Amino acid sequence: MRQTEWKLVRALPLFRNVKAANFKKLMSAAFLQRFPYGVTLIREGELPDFLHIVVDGSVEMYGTDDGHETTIDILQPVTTFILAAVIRDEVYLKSARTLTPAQILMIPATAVREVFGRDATFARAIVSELAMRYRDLVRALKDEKLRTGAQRLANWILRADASHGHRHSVELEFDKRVLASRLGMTPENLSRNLALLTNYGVKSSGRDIIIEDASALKRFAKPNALIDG
Amino acid sequence: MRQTEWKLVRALPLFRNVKAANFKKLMSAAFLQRFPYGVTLIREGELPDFLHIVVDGSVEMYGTDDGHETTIDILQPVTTFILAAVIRDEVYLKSARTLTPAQILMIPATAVREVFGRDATFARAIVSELAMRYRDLVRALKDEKLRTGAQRLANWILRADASHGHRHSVELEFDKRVLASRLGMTPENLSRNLALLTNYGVKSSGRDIIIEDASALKRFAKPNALIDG
DNA sequence: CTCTAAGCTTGATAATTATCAAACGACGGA
DNA sequence: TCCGTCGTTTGATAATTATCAAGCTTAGAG
Repeated sequence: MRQTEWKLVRALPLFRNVKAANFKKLMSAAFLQRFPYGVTLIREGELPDFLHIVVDGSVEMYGTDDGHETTIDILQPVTTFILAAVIRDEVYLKSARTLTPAQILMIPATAVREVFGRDATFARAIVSELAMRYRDLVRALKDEKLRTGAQRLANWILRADASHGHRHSVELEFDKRVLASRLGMTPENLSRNLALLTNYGVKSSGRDIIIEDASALKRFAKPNALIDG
Repeated sequence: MRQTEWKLVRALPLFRNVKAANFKKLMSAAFLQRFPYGVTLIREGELPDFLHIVVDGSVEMYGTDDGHETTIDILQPVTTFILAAVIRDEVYLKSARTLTPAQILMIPATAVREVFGRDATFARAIVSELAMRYRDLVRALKDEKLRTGAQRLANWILRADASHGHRHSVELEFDKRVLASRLGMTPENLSRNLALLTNYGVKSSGRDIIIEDASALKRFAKPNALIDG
């Protein structure tokens, strides 16, 4: 593992304040692996062996039922995933696959559990991380149950733009059908909803989305701090 | 606080293995309070002062947006709630109100955080509890995004029946409109979906739901271990 | 015992979303 | 440069869900 990646991981809230010896212990047991586009990293129903961390590239978490599939989250660097399954040592509820070529750091679940027991700072960081993820899911569920598709899209655009520094322009890093699934709609309806948002100052072409009238978009989206936080 | 409630709380996975001194510390700072039906216990957007535990009665967790409201969970004894907000010391994302007269134990957030730092067993239990709640939410989100209303209802009936010991009969402990909101549908559609399930061996009258043909219901519901767990 | 209010059901209609089919367009390989 | 593939868009239609408006049922008040 190179210096750069080591530093990236070390800087994560999850590891930032862990004692050097314990961090070293975690890292010495870990693997950093490269995967091409479209590789399934984990499959729902299997038992966890490693805590995963997206170091580079992006990863889609998705769930299936009766032949249907839905995207639950899209992870960008640097983010851990399947923490809850590792902690409880229970089967994955979600699958994961790469949306781009990606680098994934994998820390053996046993090492995570061991350091958790020894290092109170790490334990606290794990709880904090999990609690944050829990809250993200509450927001996602409220988004899904309380809003129409067009509203979810409008708010997603506003959030994505905010996370990129309010440049009034968002570039998708994955296919539109993935965004559609993340937003709980079909690709066809994403297309129609994007067309609808033209009326509220949103232009899109290919993978670029441009906000030409942020206040009109906001009036339509009605963002809510307790959902879009 | 009476012996009975003390024992109930002590038996929770969250407290079961905590050292006696630390449990006492938590409890000595706690309040056990009775509330009538329909009382709002917490409001989304406010900051948490107490970890709450439903000791008796039932409690609805719900979220709102733009005048709409949706039930996120219905809690039965004995369950903690708003753990994630307490841990992160951030505003509630959900509101809570009693669905019946209820007894609620409230432990000051500061005490929870303090004992967490001192008692590794408690820390581990908190993480485990949070991870379980996280997984419950993943299931709820998959349920909502991957299934139709009728399927959600069918699977809900199967789960409720299973949690009452497979008697092929479920009694609602709250109004149907609450169940409708929990299932992400209007009361009108819950009514229609219940009527539809008549074709699959489900009879309902008032607050009683009877499963007359479990295998027919299962064929329709297609329960999934990774959603209905 | 009757009345009333609240919750539930039913019907009609509208909005939203999904599905199926076909056409379009951008990109990479021959 | 042309072709084929794949993702996207557009159109038509069906399914699902929400909304609005009555009626119905039932439990509690008087």
